[in-house]
Amino acid sequence: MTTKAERTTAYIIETVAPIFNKLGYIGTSMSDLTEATGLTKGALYGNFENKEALALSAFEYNSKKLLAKIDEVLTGGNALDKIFALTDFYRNYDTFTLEMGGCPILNTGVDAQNNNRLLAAAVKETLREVEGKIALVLENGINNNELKLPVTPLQFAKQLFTMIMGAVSMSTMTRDRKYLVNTIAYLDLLIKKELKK
Amino acid sequence: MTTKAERTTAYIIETVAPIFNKLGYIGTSMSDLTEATGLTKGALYGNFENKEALALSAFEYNSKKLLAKIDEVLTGGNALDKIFALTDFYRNYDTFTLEMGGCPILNTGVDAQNNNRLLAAAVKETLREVEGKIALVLENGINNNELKLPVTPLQFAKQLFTMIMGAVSMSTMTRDRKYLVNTIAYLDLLIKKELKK
DNA sequence: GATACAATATACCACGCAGTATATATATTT
DNA sequence: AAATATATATACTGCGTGGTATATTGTATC
Repeated sequence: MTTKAERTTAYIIETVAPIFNKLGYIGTSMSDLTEATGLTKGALYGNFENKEALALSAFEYNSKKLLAKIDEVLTGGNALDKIFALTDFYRNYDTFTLEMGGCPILNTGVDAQNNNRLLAAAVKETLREVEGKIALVLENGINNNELKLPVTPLQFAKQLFTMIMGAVSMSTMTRDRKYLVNTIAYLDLLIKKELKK
Repeated sequence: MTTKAERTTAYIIETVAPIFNKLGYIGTSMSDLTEATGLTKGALYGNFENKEALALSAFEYNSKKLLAKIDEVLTGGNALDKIFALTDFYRNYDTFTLEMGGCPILNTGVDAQNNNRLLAAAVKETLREVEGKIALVLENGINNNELKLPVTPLQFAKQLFTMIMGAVSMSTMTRDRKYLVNTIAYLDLLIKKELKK
């Protein structure tokens, strides 16, 4: 069974995560967080050492949620099915990230770049993991003779994810989801042409 | 001849622009700016109404610099030459944006998204202009029978720029310029295949 | 070179910030 | 249920924030 403190800590994290994601590390004040949680500073500082630790936990929470979803999406079917499931997921990425206040990778990655080293490093690590997951699917697809590849699995994974992130950033900045839809449509064609045996 | 105040205003903007770009709107404090400029608050508030006006001028300064460079790059040669000149420019975009403290579109676009409406709107407008410039080149290329297009000029421009911004955001977040190099290499191939008659 | 005006510096304001020490309330254990 | 340990609330600190009123300096014009 979970102790009271553990539940409070979890509650704080999930309440605070979208706020940090939206407002950024410096843009988020402790009073934003007490207001949102309905708790006092005493409670927050009782469960987290300081603002930075809170922000880091918040990012890790969103990051894990995203990585778990990607794992889920990349399950079932052959390698090509998985890749198409991934593009399908990103076609509606805006609705998926709505409750977390936007794409945590992009938001935190850009925000923390010049403001917080720990957060910036955490984002880098998350990016590495995402690329790794995609590359693994491709590598297995090669080994099982399910697809062909013009470059190494990791290289293709990086290239694919870069284009996806382009769509994410453009749709974020313009608040226009067409960038997601159109880019994914293009990527689906690309995948069919380049990977399908 | 320029008045003293005009020169001071210009000096403030160009000094302050990279700071806002790096640290973001909220992340930048007025004392950051007095320190960097060597001027006092009196001077800053004598030349700008408030922090927001300063930040807006700073973004416009970077934005205009970028747009002017894009105009320059898109000059000379036929339509295809121009497009290749553009990709060539973005291959070294990291060094171009170094002195302004990173990509102003991405940094300000993400930072201002949930923190400052004016800045967010200014970024949107800049994006529209960039896309327009690229689309115009393509349209002229079509009219002069210099290239073919699988979709409308604006649509291709948007698609192209989305992928470029993917490379920009990935190289920004990871501090790895390979994302720029590799994405541009891919785009050059794509352009050859899709646009060359 | 004195006068008038514009531009910058100084000193200050109220407020919000992250963080803390301590008191109070709530769980957990006995 | 009592005693103990844990978790949260309260009240506060020092400091940095954006912004301003006023004094001072610099710059032209006569």
